Amino acid sequence: MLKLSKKADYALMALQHIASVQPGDVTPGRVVNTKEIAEEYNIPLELLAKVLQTLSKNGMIESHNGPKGGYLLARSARHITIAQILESIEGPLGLTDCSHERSGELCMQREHCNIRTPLLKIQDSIYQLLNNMTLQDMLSGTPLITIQSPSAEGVTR
Amino acid sequence: MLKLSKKADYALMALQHIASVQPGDVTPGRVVNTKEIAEEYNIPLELLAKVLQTLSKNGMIESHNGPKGGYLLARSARHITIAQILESIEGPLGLTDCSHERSGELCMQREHCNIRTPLLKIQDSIYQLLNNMTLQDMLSGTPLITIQSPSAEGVTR
DNA sequence: TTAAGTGCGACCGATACGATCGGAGATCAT
DNA sequence: ATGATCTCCGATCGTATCGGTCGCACTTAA
Repeated sequence: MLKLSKKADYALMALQHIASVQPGDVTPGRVVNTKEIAEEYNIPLELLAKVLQTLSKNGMIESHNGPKGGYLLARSARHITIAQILESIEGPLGLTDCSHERSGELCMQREHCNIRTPLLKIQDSIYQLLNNMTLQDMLSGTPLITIQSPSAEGVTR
Repeated sequence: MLKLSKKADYALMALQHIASVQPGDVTPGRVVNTKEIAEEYNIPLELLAKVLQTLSKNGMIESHNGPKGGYLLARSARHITIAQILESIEGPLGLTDCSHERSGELCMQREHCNIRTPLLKIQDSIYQLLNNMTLQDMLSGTPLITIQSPSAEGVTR
């Protein structure tokens, strides 16, 4: 439950690896190719290639063709959030279908839906969580994210 | 992405509905049967039945057989957390496979895995979020959950 | 020109989800 | 007490999404 897909896993691993060889924020660093990452982390080569392609298409990384080609971060690691990465691979993230329903399609339960509002709040909280954490935070290993729930105070659980 | 299953949706709706007809914490209230919930929220009857069965098996609700039978909350709404509900329907919740890996099965990437630690921290945060919110909070409509990320301070995003 | 590398599309197989059907047990009315 | 009705309960089936694979075209440095 709430498990993120293998492709998302691979995307995070790959980006973390690419970021780790980018010394500074501005320094171009060396490019890293698909094969290198696949062998390092035991990821199926072809699948990882697909993942990197979509990441490139969504502006997370830049691709360089030909020999000595490969990928490098499109922008600084501290400006790439976990939420952006996940949304690049899979669609927009949301607990419910109705969170991003376009006009015309509305769920059968919409009329008397009693969980829409609370779920949207939870969803926002999770999104904030993922959008406040960057690739840089994953590198430095000090995410240090805390959650405070006022409704928890004074209640015995 | 991160979307919870239809069964989980139905479980939340049903529990919210059952809780809404339980006046007090101790008052038994009236029992509510599957058909009533299914018609109210346009949920396929048979599928909802399955959901309620598993909820009953996991101690979330109590079942009463026969005519005038139905379901009622097994314990007070303020002692049923969203996390408990979701875990009853789908397995234990976790972003990664490795978060609850039993001995013997370990992922190929475990050796050089670079995202395990940060992901586990995110996972814990989400779990706290879901485990601090109760059915009662969904009823009263005042979840009021806030998230504070220290790493966000002083960084321009 | 050639080899190494990315980019891109179509294609399978498996897992799990949504949905359905028939049966067992309990309770109320007669 | 007995039947009929209403409810819960377990097993089963189709399908869609995801993980994974294959092949070829395009680009670029040597």
